[in-house]
Amino acid sequence: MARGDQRPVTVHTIAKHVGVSPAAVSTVLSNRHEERRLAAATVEKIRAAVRELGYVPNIAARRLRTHDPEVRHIDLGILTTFEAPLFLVSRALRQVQRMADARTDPKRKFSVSIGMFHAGRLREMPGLLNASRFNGVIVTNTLPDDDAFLAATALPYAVVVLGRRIPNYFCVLETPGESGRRAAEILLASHRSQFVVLTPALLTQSTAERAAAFCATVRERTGRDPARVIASSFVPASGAEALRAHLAAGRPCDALYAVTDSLALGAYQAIRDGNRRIPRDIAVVGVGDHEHADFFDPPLTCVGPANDTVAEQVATSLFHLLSHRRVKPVELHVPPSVVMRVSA
Amino acid sequence: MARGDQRPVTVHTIAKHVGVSPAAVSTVLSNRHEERRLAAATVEKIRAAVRELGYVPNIAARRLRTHDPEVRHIDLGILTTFEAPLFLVSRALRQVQRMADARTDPKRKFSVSIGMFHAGRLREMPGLLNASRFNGVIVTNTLPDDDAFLAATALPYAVVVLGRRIPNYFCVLETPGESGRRAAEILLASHRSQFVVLTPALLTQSTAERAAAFCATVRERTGRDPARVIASSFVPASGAEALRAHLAAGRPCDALYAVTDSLALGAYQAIRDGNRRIPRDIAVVGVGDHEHADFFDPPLTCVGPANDTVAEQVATSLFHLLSHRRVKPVELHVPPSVVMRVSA
DNA sequence: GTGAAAGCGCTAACAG
DNA sequence: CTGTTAGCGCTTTCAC
Repeated sequence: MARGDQRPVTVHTIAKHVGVSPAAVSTVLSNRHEERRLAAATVEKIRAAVRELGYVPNIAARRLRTHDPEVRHIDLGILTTFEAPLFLVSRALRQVQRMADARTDPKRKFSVSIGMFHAGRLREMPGLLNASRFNGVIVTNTLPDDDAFLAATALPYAVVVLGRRIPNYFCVLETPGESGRRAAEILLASHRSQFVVLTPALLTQSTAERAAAFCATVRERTGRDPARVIASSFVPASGAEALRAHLAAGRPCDALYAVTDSLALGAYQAIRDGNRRIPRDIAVVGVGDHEHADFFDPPLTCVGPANDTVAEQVATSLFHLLSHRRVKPVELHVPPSVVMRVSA
Repeated sequence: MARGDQRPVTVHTIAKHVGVSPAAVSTVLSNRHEERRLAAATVEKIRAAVRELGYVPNIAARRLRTHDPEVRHIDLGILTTFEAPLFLVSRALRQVQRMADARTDPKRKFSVSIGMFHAGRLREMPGLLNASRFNGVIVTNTLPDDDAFLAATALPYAVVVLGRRIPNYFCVLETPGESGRRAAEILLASHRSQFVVLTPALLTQSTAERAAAFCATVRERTGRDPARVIASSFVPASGAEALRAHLAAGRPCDALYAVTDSLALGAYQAIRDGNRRIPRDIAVVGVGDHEHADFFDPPLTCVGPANDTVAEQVATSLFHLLSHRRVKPVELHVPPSVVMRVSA
């Protein structure tokens, strides 16, 4: 089916190949040959050619051609990495959808979708640079490389960055460091002394700042830096593995700050496996980015961005940019919310 | 900014309004007026008009115009509902992406995205019917209305249905009923007698069949139907609430089958709150659709579609349809995998 | 039964 | 500094 090195096949290619008109090909492709009463033989020949030449329709052309000129179609995207857990974007997604629904009418339709890119390779995402994919996007879960790319580029459309600080962009983020500091305070308040931060090896802006602020606060109050336990990735299993190793080595820990809830979930397992109890032996604080933190056993005490507020801010900003283009970029800081549950 | 009832504004509208050419407008829109050395005044006038008239670019037109005719762009979508938890699609998504990456070359690029629709309103999704949005899609988490819509429509492109049986479609699904039966067997084997099924109020094909097969098996072996506990939705909180009510009413339960892991997660909480232990007092079986079932406390015993196998099948089927169009629709049944962990 | 022609909205190339 | 022209790939109307 691949044709190697020539240009992609179009309806024209097929038409020429079969000896019919592009119109006939189009008719067959959309299964409308019955009403057009094409000869069965023609239909078959066209189908064969389509298969043989490996035809792939050009979606943009179809869309342009078929769209009703009376209605405006607005494409909104939430751009995240394949590597990040999907639930991280679900609140923002739902909020954007809610606002889109409220603005939908017969002449104005929205599509909200999640676009995925490989961490660190945002620049490779087709259509980002020339604005040929989305009318507006929310970008999140970027890695430093992606941030650098954004910083170096002026994207000519509505872009809201979630959870990162990037010059000249409209950014919504948790208060820098504030989360880590509050987390430290909670643990300090329960008179712990052996502090541990659990982080993934690859830090994002937010996770790096949470960890840094946590360490700074602990150091300030106790004179010592917390131990740093590094998980190879951000999935629970790697968090479990890292903490298990730490505990098994007999290294002390009675207060744990996980910069991500998934990591906290893994930590729970390691702690159970080490026959310690939460919070009796080890108090745990997470950040509240997991939708089910309340259902952890015991429920996870969290200090982190107030997710609903963040989602609302980010969606509002997006629609704002959409209607008043060229607004002055701002950073919106959402103060962390503290949810005291059982784990600390 | 809304202009009420006329046709959407295009670059032409703006050009006419300002008294310049469409090209000038386009240049300003893509921030290239510097290199074109447009007069600052002109730029400002255009910007003002753009804002005033509420211009929204037509993405399809842009894409068509700007795309490099040497490269084929293939749009793949995973279509799911806003209402379903996003992690349900993550395995399929990653698998599709993996296969897309393997097929990517300089003249062939893929975009994989998640498209969202409101449960029961798949038919309203723009571009679905006329194939003007995706070259191929995986549809999942549909409600009966959506299934009916699909059944009544012949979509002229690659469609793989995940987890539903729909005539004339390429469907990948867990073995009907098999999961429910195996779940019952596991619980029966541990000599339980007070069976309960926990389901959401709104059943999908899969959840309905799991529950039905479970009940049938239990009835067959014990002569009695399991009690049915109905959660108002599928989030953990509603599962917890429903089971809590059941237990609080003093109704018996020593074996629980949750047709969804989220519900099982809620059940865990209700069971803890009722001071029962898992599995000592109540054995629990889930389906393994939650990515973190292994990190539940205790880890959840699951009988359900082997998710990786399903993801692989579904992605393979999609690419298969993409390259050999008009393949005979088939149903692919993936036998359930049983993961015995601690909860039963 | 089938082909020709027009044009969706946009931007790039070229001409002034 | 700006306008005109052409055409991306497709489908739909109309004419034969």
